[in-house]
Amino acid sequence: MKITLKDGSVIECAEAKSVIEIAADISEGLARMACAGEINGKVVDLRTVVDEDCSLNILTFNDEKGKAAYRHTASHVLAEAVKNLYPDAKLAIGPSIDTGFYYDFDMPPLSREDLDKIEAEMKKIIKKGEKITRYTLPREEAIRFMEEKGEPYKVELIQDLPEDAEISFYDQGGFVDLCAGPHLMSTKPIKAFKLISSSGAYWRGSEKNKMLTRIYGTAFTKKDELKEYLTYLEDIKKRDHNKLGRDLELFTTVDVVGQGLPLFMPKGTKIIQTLQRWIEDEEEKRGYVRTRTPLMAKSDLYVISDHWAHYKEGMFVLGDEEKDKEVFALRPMTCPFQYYVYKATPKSYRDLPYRMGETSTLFRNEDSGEMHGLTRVRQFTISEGHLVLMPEQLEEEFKGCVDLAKYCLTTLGLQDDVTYRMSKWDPNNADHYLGDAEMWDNVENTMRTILDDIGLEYTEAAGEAAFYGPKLDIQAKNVYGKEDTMITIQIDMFLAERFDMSYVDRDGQKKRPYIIHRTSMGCYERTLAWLIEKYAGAFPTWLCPEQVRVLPISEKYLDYANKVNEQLQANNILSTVDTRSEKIGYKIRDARMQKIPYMLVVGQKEEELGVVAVRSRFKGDEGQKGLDEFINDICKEIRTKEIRKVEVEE
RNA sequence: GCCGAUAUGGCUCAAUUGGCAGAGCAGCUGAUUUGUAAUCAGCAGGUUAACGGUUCGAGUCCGUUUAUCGGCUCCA
Repeated sequence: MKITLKDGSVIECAEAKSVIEIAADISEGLARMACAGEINGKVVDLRTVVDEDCSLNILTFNDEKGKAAYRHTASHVLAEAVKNLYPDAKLAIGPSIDTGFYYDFDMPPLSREDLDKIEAEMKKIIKKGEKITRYTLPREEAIRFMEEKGEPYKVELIQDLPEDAEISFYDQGGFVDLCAGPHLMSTKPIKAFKLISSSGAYWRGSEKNKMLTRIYGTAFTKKDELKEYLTYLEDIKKRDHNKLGRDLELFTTVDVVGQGLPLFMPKGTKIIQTLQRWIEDEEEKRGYVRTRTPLMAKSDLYVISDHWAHYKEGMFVLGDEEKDKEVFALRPMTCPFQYYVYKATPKSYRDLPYRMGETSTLFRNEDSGEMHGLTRVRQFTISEGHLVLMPEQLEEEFKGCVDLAKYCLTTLGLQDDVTYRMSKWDPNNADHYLGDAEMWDNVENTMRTILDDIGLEYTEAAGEAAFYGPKLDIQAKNVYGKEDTMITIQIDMFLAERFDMSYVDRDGQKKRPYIIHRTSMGCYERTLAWLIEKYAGAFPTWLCPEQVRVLPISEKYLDYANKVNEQLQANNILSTVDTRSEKIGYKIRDARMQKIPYMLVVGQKEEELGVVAVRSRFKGDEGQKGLDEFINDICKEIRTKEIRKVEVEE
């Protein structure tokens, strides 16, 4: 048989051989590094026997899938160590993840000291370097085997496997675990690992199930790589918006105010104001009208919109339904309010598309454990909008929304940090959605056509749609790799009917419009968090709450410094003077730590010449400059919302 | 909501078995008048997250509450 390798070379084999044997034929080194195989694009175990022509790729730790196998084996070592130290612990699941691996156990919670002990036990196991073997069992036998071992979770897993599934086990020197694999040939290659943390996790992710104890760890082939990763974990903490945003005095929280309710301080507020003015103006340029609608409404409104039936748990309800005649609730979304703005006057086809924008504050009663910094809060403000349109305008208007979203991302310098996701309905769960399969297929196809037409790269995700239509979600990851939706554009085929919205068409007939729900820049809180982490607090100049600080060498030059400052402010530049009687080095240090982009040092020389000595985070800007010239440059930078590369280490 | 950790001036952290709450930075005042990342001195700042309990005595021990952080999606 012929085996084609990744580099195109072909190996001739007379007899069937396992992947690891083939790797050994190629080179001993490769066999040592092999973590898994890939046959015709499918990941397989190293023990898989190749008996026909195929393309074969030997995966090592440098391949994502190989890395996963390596870390999966590490998770089995963890499981063995836990069973050695805590024989009563029950095994649940233990996969590899992006950053390492975890294993869930039914056992009491663990402390850091416990994790250290488990780590030591893992080292012992690895030192023994037991060979790992794989075998399969018929279903009934597999269940009996796990019952005998006293592993109820494994039994449940086997029972849930499809009838025809192959049920495999891996044995490492007597410790046996149910596992699909693939795995390394022995525990020996696990060179550098660390148990990161432990926490609670529900069995199968459902809060209705028992809370298990999860241990997170990571593993690398080299000690240096592990060390580098652990240092990286420390470093990203410095970019964490939740820490940096507080340090830079952008926001704070107060326990008596409550969870998920951040207070924006003057600097954070300034940034949000800058964003808001920018985006509101931009929307108006693109034909939006603005609305300003109530933050609360009677329950009657939410009954019509169906939120009362489906989303009451997520709302802040004011009053007691039993006692009070009228019950109010803070709004969790803007849709119905803007619909009534649309309905307030009769609309003709000439009025469409009718694009409404609102800087809209919303309230959602998130579970207490879900709150996080600025990314998951109970009150937030979004660049909300609804477009009411004729069906034939859908394509163009949808494209316009994508264009606006992209413009926002690009202006903020975030365009390369996002992924696009088409969120579809789930046909197997049709009860959750309005309409039928034909309507959904129809509108999803329309969206797909539009996205392909724009040339957008996107993934498709079933079951992520809104109940009224599919969405284009623009996703971003935070410094810890956790993903959130930043911007969303949704097609709604149903709510116009629900709210009896209409327009009079050319033929004089009343017709149902389509609606697009969308955000342009998304949620201000979340976007600010994202910007803090992206720029590590050193924002583009146009977004900085303090753009220039004038630093007089001594009090003698205070008058000149004030004059400079006044001129800057007269040009709408956010500028201050450091009037303290400190040495210049001290003032520079302070301004640098506050991430102020430009420092203007003024002393005798500058006053005499009527210039300023510029110091900035951008190279090439240093040195003396005429004040007019500086003002000219920075005004241009602000006006064009330039994102300059920071060259001087902050 | 659930599991775990944490909570001492604005920030970073001390405080021995339960025995007088302390330091550095930031702030304020004064001196200094400074040329590109920290001048010197002094002052002020705390009901130790809140409430309750044990005790002669609680930052420390116990209980309740609140807040902050990590996790509860990535299916043997």
